[in-house]
Amino acid sequence: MGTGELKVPRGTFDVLPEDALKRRELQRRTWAVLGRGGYRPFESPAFEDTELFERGVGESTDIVRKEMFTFEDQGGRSLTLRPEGTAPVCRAYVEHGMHKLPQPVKLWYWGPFFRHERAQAGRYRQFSQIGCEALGSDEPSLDAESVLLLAELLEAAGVRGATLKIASLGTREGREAYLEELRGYLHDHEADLSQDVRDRIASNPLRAFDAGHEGTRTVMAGAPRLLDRLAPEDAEHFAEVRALLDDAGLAYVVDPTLVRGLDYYTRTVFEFESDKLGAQSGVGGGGRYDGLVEELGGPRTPGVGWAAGIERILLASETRWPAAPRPVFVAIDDGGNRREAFRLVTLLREAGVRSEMEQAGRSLKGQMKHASRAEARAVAIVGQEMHWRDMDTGEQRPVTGIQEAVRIAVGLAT
RNA sequence: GUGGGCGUAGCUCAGCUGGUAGAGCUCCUGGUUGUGGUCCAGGCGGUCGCGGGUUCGAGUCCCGUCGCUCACCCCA
Repeated sequence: MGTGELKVPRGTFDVLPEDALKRRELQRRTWAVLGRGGYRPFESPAFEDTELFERGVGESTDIVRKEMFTFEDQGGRSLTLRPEGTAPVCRAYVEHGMHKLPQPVKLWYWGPFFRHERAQAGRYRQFSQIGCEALGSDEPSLDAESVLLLAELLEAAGVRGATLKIASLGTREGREAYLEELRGYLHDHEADLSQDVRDRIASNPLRAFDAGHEGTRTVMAGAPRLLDRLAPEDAEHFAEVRALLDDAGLAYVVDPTLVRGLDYYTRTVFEFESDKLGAQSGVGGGGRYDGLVEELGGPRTPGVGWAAGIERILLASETRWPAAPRPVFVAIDDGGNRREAFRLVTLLREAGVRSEMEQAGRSLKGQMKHASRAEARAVAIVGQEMHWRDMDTGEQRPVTGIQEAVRIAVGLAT
């Protein structure tokens, strides 16, 4: 179409000015909400050693098995475009010795992530996430805080009516006995299960809970529930988190079948869903990952956090995002001096006035039309004489020179 | 990786049973009020995704291919 064959790669997109402004505003609100919670900004590289994700995210996950953009650098090292942000944060926690800082360490990030999947509504190969992580404490209040901050962020972003689902997966050790029981149950009903679920009975039996497959669903309806088998400490922890959410007045549904697709989750898991997104209904979700830092070679360190999809937030948002500020326009009439007009624009900008001038060879009428479309508040007409025209009232007044023109414009802005 | 829908001007789309390309919006020019937002006139802009086939003739039929999109899967 148009000039040629070059297009953005599949599953990626350009952010045009209109959307860029919304993103900017969303980031501003994110900064405010998470900053109030004591979270500080953090950035990590767009790619990392492949091993970080293999070990952190888990070999049995779809992400590691088939969705990573992995490549070799010129030194033969295997690198991977980051598919998620929690493992990198944990890597940084260990690398920079953050366990020596006052705990918990609270960080948030914003940026691009990459997963090689077929794109569809709300799902891209390069997408953006806001993430929030708190490491170094297993206090239930940290779980509750994390959930509440995501709820507050969604609220601030104009995402209304999202439903919150929560569950607990117990600890890794505490979960083992249950997993054995579940594997036994799955083997007993193997004939009715989907191939995919059968393949993962050994590696990741929990996955069976969120299968769409008809037969699998009926089998799972009668399956033993992890929530009913939690170790006493885990059950207590979960009850405490729920109590805190109740106190905060945040509505949620306990969903025993909620299973997240990453291996590192322990205890609390949660997810916000919106019905405005099509099939990919999750706007954001996360949970606790008490074993991850240790898995990556650090000290035994608990952690909780979440990630939310920026594109999905914007899709689900009902906010009327603020419009771009109105500029002032400098038009040139017959007999006008271009250099004088340019100088006026320069001075206006120095004085803090957003201003533009004629730069496309338009007629005066064309310039006025353009200024009108650009929603200019006022137009300076530089001809034999100089005038300021108020574009809302149509009122037009002569100006003695550039200095006075700047003074008037500065006055308009306030 | 699998399946459905779709690919005509920058954007949104029309084009009936094949006859040789249209509208609205945008953009530019002119008129209507010297100098806009209404209205009118005109102009710029298209290898009809690409390749092959059927036909005197294909945007319109057939095959292939690429792309977009939605869904499965999975997740943000």
